Amino acid sequence: MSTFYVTTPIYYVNSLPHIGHIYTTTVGDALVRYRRMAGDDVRFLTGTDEHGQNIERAARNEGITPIELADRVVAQYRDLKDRLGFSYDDFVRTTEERHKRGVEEMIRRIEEAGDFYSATHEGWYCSPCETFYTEKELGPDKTCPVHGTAVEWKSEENLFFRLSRYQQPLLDLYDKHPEFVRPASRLNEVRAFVEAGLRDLSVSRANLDWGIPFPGYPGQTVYVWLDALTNYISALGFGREDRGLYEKFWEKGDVRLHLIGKDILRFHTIYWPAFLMSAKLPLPTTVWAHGWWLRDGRKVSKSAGNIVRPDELIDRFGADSVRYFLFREMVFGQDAQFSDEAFVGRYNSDLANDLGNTVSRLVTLSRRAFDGKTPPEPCTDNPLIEASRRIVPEYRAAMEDLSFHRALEALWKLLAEANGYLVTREPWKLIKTEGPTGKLSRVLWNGLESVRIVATGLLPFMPKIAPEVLAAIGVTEVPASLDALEWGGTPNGVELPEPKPLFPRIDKEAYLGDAKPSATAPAKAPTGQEKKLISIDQFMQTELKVATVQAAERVPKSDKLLKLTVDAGDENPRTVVAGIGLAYAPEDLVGKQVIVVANLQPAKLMGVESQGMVLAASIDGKPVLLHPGGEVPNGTRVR
RNA sequence: CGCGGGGUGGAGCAGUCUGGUAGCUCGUUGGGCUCAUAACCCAAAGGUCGCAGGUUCAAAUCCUGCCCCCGCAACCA
Repeated sequence: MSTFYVTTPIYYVNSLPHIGHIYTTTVGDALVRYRRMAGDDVRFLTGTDEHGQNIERAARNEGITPIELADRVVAQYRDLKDRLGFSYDDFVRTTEERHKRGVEEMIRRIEEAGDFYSATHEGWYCSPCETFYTEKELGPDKTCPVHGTAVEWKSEENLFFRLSRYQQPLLDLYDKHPEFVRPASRLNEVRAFVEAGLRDLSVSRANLDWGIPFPGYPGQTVYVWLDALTNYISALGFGREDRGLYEKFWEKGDVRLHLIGKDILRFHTIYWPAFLMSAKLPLPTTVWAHGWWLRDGRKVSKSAGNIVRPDELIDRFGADSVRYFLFREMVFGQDAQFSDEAFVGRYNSDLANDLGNTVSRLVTLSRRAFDGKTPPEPCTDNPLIEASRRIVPEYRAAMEDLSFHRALEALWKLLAEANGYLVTREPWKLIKTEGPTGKLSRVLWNGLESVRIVATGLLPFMPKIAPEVLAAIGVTEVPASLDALEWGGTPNGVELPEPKPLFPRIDKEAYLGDAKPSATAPAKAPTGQEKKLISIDQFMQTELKVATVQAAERVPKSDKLLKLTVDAGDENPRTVVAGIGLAYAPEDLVGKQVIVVANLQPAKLMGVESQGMVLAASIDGKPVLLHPGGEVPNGTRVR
């Protein structure tokens, strides 16, 4: 028996779960369910990343402590376990004592290897950002590009990790173990990055309270990646006396697999193995990066406002339908599109028509012919046996290779075979012409048996519905082993429950026409708090004025920036840069009146100073300019 | 030369690593069936596999150059 250790990334508690998080965990879940059925000794870990400046600040804004904020988001992640049927064995939080112990041990070992050194980091520093900026990045008059406030020249003592030492060992690793990074295309990407040269990595922060204190360096806090990545072993007991799981699944483990999204590829395939090499610990066997879910061809992200939270889909159509869609629609490793149309299409044609309807017709026929029971006689020689013996190995090979869409395709091939078989044997005619004979029994049993094999193969993907499918055809015990994929498991002459639609068809027009699920709804406030109200005084601090566009031109080499010269009733016209170049042509704007923010901190964009901001409504990032309802003198206050 | 992904029948995508008859789902058209969730089955139409070269007996697949689309970043003030 092999051990099989799978992890998801730990999710940052700065935002609520969305489809990206759900996807990775769902993949891990199906994988471990399959491995358990294959007889492996499996452990599946997920968790949350809770430290850092962002959390500290978000909590402060709400007037709560960081841990209170983290607790609240963690509760949301834990809810997903039941909601989506996740079967992870452990949920690690970076704020837990056990994790801290692991990080401390990790640091002790890296220190022992002599791979830390402290150095002074000098530069322009913005304290709200906790970030150093280069001269080039700064706004006009040495201001922070994010906050627009003044930055200060600051030097900070930080600890650095000698990542540069591991350039060659990493390249050797990629050569010797090409399976370390999958899919293979990602390996090339990583190798190219490492070959370009690795710089030492800053692994501590001096002014960060919300984090793990760096052992031996008072005032220093462990920086995010060294902290977060260590979760994969701290959760197993690394750094503690109770390290049985660590020894079993990491030190001596057969498979140590990290599932990640492609956005965190470098951290997992460069930093993490380098840390482990330095600490003289075993490396993961594989880091497997999947693609992104896109919506309308764009990355799903908070700033784009197109976050997909499949809550309504889950409520309406069941978690397993959503799980099915995620696996069937995405070629594992690549990007895929998420759309309501695609979901409804998959649901209706695959789940309702192919799977649900096939169950329905077989159960109805069997009940009718055999007095409410499954057929009395099995069959050991028929085209469906041949089909299943061809298809099951296909399914298994695809599962071994994490080609989930192919595994599902294979199962659906068997469903198609079964449907075709029924049409050639015409059992509905046999009922009338011959009655409940052995021939009829064998035909229907073959159909049911094919469904049973499909449902068994679906167990990893659809842990709630697949057992219901089995129950619908008289199999009450949920198989725990892949042996159940062998032909011949459908019981004879057992009671069949009255069929009810497992996947009621969705009325596509009605559904897509009226209430689309909230997939397109704007994201709620990231941490779910009540909207903060501002006073009228605060609003009045914003000086909005009517202005007329006198001239407009494109900013050279820029796609979306327009340089506008506007008369806002001041002595001199002012220059305002607006990111509306994709939606508006410069010549159409001249002479138009717009609303500008007149007392905005100036900022430099593509080398052009902007002395204000033009107001526009934004639909999915596409701006629509605001104009006064009638002719108004320039400089008129808007409020 | 910023980084990366992609261009395959109407739509969405496999296949490209390991050259050898271009495949799947949906849609369309015609037929069949009537057990079943207006479901199921059969058949047909529909593709210069972005373009141009090259290697090869043979290229969607390997090599070179180019074009186009998308994401990230630079540019959302």
